[in-house]
Amino acid sequence: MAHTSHSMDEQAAPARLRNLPSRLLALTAMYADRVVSEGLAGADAHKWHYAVLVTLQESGPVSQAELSRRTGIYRSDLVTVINELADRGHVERTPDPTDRRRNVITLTEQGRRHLRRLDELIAALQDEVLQPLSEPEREQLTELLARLLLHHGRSLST
Amino acid sequence: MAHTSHSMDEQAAPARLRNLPSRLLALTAMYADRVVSEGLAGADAHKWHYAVLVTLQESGPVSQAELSRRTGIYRSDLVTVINELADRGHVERTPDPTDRRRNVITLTEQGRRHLRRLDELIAALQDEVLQPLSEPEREQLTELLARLLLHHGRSLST
DNA sequence: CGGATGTCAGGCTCACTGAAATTC
DNA sequence: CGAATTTCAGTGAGCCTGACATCC
Repeated sequence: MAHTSHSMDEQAAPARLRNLPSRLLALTAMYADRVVSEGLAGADAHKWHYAVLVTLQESGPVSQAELSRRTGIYRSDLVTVINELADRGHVERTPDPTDRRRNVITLTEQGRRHLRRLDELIAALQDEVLQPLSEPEREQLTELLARLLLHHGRSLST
Repeated sequence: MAHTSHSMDEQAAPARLRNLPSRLLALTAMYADRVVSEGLAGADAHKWHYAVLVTLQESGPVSQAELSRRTGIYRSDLVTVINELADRGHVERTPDPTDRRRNVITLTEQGRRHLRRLDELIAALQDEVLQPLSEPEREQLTELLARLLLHHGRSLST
């Protein structure tokens, strides 16, 4: 609650601003993030929690560094995230016997259950965000965004 | 420079994350914002500067509160933005004789010239961000984003 | 040795809040 | 009086850097 105060009337902005792609991206991303974050907060969860749990489910037990690479969460910030997930019993942090620098992060049974709930929640929240778009339009949007992101990656590594 | 360090390989993220609309929005918005912010920094400018200058050009002289409503910049933050623009001689802040609570913000001739440069710069930066997309795809994207934003506004006010 | 890993301690930007002073 | 305007002070989250100890 409480942040319904400002939230400018987009109609009031000049057309040159209203149609600026970078601005549209920033505003919609902020909006979507708010919907998702508030939704997840209701389940005592965070975006990062979801990202980590999903990655663990698909990759199996991995080190924190590996988790950082796959989720995009900085390895310094990951420490806190893993702490929170471990506190809630969704994840276990154990030293790696084969490489004593690493911790192996493992998804617990409880974590798996929690992830199942989050999957449904996330789907509902995405649906809320994309509500005004038809199914093909939603696919169009995600495809276009994915292309932009891919180009971003390429332009970095070359 | 310098932030080419982390920037996760998007290919490494699990598909369930890679295709999450809210996540795609967040990442592309971050990317676009970076391109735009760095580009504008080269011209001693900021996103907010551009938003204010454009709005002034289209609305004529207005109060800060009005500028805040039209640009979406918080009234508290606008103070700093106007200070910076005034320091550079792009804008003038004068008390409103008809309502002594207000300041009237006016675009100077120099501000108009600066805005012309920024318009070209911004166009080039948008082009850089949208590079992988064809012209109709770009219009599709902005239209879809605008629809999402419009829905956001509606769901707030009702 | 160079390089990777986990951790901590911070920096900086930005959306946002609260409150005070003034004027309507 | 209540409401609006400008301003300042500050919070909290997020992205990101740097450094350290440990281990490969």
